[in-house]
Amino acid sequence: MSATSAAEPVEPAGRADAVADRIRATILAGDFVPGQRLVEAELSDAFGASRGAVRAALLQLDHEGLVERVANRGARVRAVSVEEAVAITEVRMVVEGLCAAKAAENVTDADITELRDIGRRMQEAVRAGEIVVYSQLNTMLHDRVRELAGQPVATEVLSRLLARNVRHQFRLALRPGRPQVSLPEHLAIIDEICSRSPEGAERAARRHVASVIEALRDAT
Amino acid sequence: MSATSAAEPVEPAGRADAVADRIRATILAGDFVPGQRLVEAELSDAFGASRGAVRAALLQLDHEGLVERVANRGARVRAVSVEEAVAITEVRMVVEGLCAAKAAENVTDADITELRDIGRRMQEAVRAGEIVVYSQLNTMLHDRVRELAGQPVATEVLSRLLARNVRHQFRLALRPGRPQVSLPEHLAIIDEICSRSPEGAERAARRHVASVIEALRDAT
DNA sequence: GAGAACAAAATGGTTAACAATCAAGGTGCG
DNA sequence: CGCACCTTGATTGTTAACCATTTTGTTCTC
Repeated sequence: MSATSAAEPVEPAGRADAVADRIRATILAGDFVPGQRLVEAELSDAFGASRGAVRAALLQLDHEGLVERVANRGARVRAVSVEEAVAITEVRMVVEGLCAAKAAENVTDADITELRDIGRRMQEAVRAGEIVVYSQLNTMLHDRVRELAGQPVATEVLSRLLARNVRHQFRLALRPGRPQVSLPEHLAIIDEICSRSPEGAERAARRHVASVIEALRDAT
Repeated sequence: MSATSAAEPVEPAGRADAVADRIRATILAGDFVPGQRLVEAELSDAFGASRGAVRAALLQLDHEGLVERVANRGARVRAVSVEEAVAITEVRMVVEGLCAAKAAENVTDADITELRDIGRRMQEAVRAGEIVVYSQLNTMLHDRVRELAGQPVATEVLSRLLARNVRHQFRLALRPGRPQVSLPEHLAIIDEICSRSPEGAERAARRHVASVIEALRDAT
């Protein structure tokens, strides 16, 4: 039935983490659709793990925001409405702004050349129409900024927010014309960080994520 | 040995939630000190619950940020360093800023009279030196702002950040002279929200939390 | 004294059962 | 005919006993 390709004979997957990984992958692959019920017994059967492990996995995924658990009524794949995606991204906006500001404070000369290099490659990717490469550079840039910020709490919050939003984020990246909008915004963030201007970097980061919000709203 | 007062004969506490509540209370009461190991078997014994329940409770508390779980090494009460408290509060700063801004957008006339009333009572409390009352009004104000923001995601993030920081927050509130510093900041937030100025409200909220950060740093 | 083998403790995971809860569907009564 | 009530089935929540794995501390040897 479900997502398990017939060939692979249910690899070890002994641990709850592994089960969580597989459920997560199945959700992200779209094989579990939003709203779908996730019955412990079925998952336990499908993934060859005990109910306890499945339960732990569901707790973890609930904590990550990918599934929703109601008392005594089980877990279902969380359906993130556009409205909620906007709310998530609003929070993301201010936290990424913080990270950008702190990155501008901490950035070293070596980091600057690296960031500029990422920017150059982004330009090339957009010019060449290579969306996938651009998307990879995108996440690379955001990751690097977070790293430079040296703000573990912000990083943790962001990772959770992103996990909850992957689907919307994904659809957005594929929108035609989207790279042309976001590229200059990314370059602006890089510029401000490299000029070591915390305020400017925060503004640029917020402007960027604000444009993401707008695009989300238009998406419907 | 540990913190369990000898008298109480281990009341039911059947559910995992109940166990989590009791562990949380024990931590917040200071009877489990930061860094202390939380051994499943001991807790299970002390609270009269099964190991499974204790496990679930520890997972939940880990998710709340009160305990820290390392793979195969168990759970310990999370020790929040001043440095980490600062990081937490930095994130709090920008998210509370967002909430204040959105609150300024959504505020109704009725809300305005309510906010101003809270402000008036805060002034009275400070003048009368009633720290506890002021502290209650403080959380009431913050809660109300979050409510007005209509931003469930921000609320969720904030509640988790606060839970992780209770101890520092608590010590801070008792610092002599602290209310005199924070009162005008709170009043400024109220003013800006009531004038329906999102930018002003965000600035005021950030200024306030920034001053909390400074106080945290001084605390040592 | 340093390092390796070993033993104890604790977590992670499994199974099988049972209790509690919710959603439905059927029954009986007005 | 409609509505309240009860029964039933499915699923979650919890427990207990048990084993595997990992970590840690100790002891033994060189």
